[in-house]
Amino acid sequence: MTLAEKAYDSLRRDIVSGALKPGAPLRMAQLSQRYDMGFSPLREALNRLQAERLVTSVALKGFSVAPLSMDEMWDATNTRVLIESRALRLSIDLGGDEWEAGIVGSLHALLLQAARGTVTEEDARALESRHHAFHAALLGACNSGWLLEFFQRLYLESERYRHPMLAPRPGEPARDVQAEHEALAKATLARNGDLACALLADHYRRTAQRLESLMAPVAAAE
Amino acid sequence: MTLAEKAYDSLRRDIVSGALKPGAPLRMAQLSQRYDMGFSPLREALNRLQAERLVTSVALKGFSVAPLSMDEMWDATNTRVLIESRALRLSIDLGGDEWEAGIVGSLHALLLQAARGTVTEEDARALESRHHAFHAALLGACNSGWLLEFFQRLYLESERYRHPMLAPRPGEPARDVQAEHEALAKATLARNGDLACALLADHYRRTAQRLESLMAPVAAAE
DNA sequence: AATTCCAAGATTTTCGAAAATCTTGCTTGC
DNA sequence: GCAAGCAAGATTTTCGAAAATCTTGGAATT
Repeated sequence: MTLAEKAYDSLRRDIVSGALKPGAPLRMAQLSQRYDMGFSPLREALNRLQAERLVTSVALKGFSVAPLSMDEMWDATNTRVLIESRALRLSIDLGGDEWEAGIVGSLHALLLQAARGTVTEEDARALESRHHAFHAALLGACNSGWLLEFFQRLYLESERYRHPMLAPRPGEPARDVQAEHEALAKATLARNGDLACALLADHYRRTAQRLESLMAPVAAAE
Repeated sequence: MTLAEKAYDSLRRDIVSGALKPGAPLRMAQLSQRYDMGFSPLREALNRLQAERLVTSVALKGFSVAPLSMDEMWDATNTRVLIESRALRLSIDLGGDEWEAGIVGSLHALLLQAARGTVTEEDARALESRHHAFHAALLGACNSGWLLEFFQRLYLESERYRHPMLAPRPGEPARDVQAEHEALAKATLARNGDLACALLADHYRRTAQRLESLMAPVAAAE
């Protein structure tokens, strides 16, 4: 693995996780020290991330972490529903045994990790990774590279918003996300496209709504 | 404008226009000579283009122009229809006077250039640029940064396929593309979402079909 | 007092060479 | 004769410094 790839992975993780805050300027000297490498691999990584809209840049003034906003979150959510609904219907039409096995398997892995609870940082990473794997498995048979690419882009983007929500606030009615995942898998495996897409849209819109109610006080406090 | 930006523009143009052939390896020494600059700005541009899927790269083995295929073209076409249909309906719902004016104006500019005919290389560039402006104007009021971003990505991708078709083959029944554009604009301005989307889908699928029949003999000959 | 101009410092961008890795073709051993 | 190993050359990747540009703060002018 080259240094530029390491830089890309590290920067991406730190931006998505919020360790580098939205809007924060990314100075070469600072990054060079933080990740212990020269300017070249960092600039390559930053250019890739810019193309993916995770960082912004102005010529001769450098890079910054791309800002977040509620408008953008709703835009990403709605576009996600459009893209993934299509991909899910295509998968339901085209998917074979292997696809079904992937869904069942990744759902099982996700439920195991969720039941285990999130105690360590490592747990959080595993849960996130299995959550991603499950949603990717649902769409895996759609046979469209472009839909999958856009799914990845939007998944990453929404992860930026989801991250601050990971710690559930006390006193809130706990939402059974895993039950939603199970229902979604069941409808999909039953090849019920309409129901599956409705559940998928609900799943994302509910997350967005909770995010909005969670972020509103934060934004007001700033 | 920095050298890296010049490199990005030049490389992108040369890839989209086919001057750099699909699959061709991109050697640093060769590019450095061709565009008269050092490695740094070239590598930055190549990394951006890689994120946009116009070039591929393998660690320590360098970059290549991303390959083309008929499967991928159909995938891009279908995904385009999905994205742009949604954006068009949103624009029809949300668009105001300024949006309408943009459509009428860009259509007029497109028709002027089309009537002028394509004699010089400059004409071809102008036609392409106005074609893009017209399609962008249609979607301009959708109020979704993500839909517009995906539109741009897919427009660029399809330009790669469209380019070899620009010279119309003699003996083929001439297709009146501009009439399609006019009908599309008319339905859109009449706020008839169903008709506009149907015309849009037809417009793209017809282009794809013509491309397929045009490319099939080329592919067979290789 | 407000504005413009300039210099010093900070920062980004680019280059050219060094380091690391891959490729090719030859040699060696079987 | 053939495969494995190795050396030489080609290529990519990375670094460190130089060049270009921006920012800041103060001095000079109106």
